Amino acid sequence: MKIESIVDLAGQHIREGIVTGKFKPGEQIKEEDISQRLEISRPPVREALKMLEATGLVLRKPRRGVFVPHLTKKDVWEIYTLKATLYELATCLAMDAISSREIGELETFVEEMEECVGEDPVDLLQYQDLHRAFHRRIMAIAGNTRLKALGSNLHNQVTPFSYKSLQRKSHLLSSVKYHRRIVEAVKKKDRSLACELMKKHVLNALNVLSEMGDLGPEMPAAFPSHEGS
Amino acid sequence: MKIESIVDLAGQHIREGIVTGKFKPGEQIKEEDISQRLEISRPPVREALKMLEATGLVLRKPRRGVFVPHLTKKDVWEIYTLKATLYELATCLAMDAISSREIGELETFVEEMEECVGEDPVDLLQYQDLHRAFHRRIMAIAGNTRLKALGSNLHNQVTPFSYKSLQRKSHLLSSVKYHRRIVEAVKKKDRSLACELMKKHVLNALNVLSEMGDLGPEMPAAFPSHEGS
DNA sequence: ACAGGAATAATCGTATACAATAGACAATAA
DNA sequence: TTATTGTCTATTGTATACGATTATTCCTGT
Repeated sequence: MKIESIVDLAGQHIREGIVTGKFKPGEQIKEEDISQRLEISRPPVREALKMLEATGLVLRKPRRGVFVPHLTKKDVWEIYTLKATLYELATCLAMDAISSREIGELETFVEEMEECVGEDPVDLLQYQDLHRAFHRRIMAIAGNTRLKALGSNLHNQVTPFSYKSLQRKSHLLSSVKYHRRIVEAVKKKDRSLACELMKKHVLNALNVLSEMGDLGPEMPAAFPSHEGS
Repeated sequence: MKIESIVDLAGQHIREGIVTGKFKPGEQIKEEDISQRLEISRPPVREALKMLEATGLVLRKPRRGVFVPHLTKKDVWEIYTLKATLYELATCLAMDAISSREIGELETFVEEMEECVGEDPVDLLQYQDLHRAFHRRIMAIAGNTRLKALGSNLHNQVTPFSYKSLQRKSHLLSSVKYHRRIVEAVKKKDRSLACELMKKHVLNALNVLSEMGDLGPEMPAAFPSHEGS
């Protein structure tokens, strides 16, 4: 991603901090800390935070500051539900436009994923990259820029959860299999199957997280979810 | 909507200006104009614009200013495609949670819509309000706050188009019928039918617009769509 | 008369400065 | 010892000011 203004720079910095887990849930993001670290002034930082707030990546408490949201079980459910539907839509749209060359690219991704999982120990960071690249490719083929942006946003919000779910070996293997089956369905031009598999793939991750019990509490006292827009 | 900070005030002001059509597509929104009109300073206006930019309601050209997007045919297609899918999802979710009392409320909305369309001349503004209330109600019942916010955003972006399509009498009547059929499906607990009808309802509006030829040009020279995120 | 360039005006981008609010801690009184 | 109140500090919210860039207009030269 290209950085034009220093607002984008600040936005990118904060976004990465949250997605990579350097900023932990519940943690306050102080404007002056960011501005000092990046050697810029506060206004650009404020604008970047306003942008991230609009996309749901940070939560603002009036006159208190902005915080990394402490996602409740319901928050995670909301995000994964949306993600499943939008990824399914992307698959449907992509099926109408995909070329044989692009199908080959997707299959290459899956092969790399299979290879990555075959290693011991498995490089989860590398797998995550491949996984993300696979879905980004489908989003690009779908040809709906807004859908792509929304999907990316949603994924950013649950990246730490996604990472956690992949730590369970059974789900990691299941994940690879899903992608293999999706590619096979795409190759066979079986549109409804591909869409269905994509949706199930996402919802499956949610189920795994639910079983692991690593979703936040039902309703944390310190950081209430969102009370309206 | 409750206004807490003056940033929200500015945001609400600009949003309404765009949705109601006071700010026309292609028009520049100058920071100083807004700040003078609202008797506030520029920074809060800038933050509000940054928020609206993140939600896609305004378009920023670096070092030029922010503009009301001049939606191309593809833009409208992207938004309606997303809207159809998200409204369909909302219907699915609502079917799992809806009470008989809420079904009654939805039916009341439809009756008011039917009554409104029966008048001569038809009060389109009133119909628009009823229409919006109907869908907001379903979104609320669905119980996914992020879905509701996204649906609201998308609708805001195409409100002028939606209004234009309703000016065609045949589509106005078709719109009412769709809502009646949706409510009937909900009453019968026919989930897949209700979802299918909702999706078709939205996509139907897109088709009507396409037939009317009132979608912007294919690719305007002055205001290119969006070139990346 | 037309085209190209320079200067000017207007608007965005960024920085600095000040005001207001909320939370924390301490002190005092019950 | 505990609860309540007042003060203090840290951080956000808002305003003013300056710099940079772009578009427009006017002037000059061909």
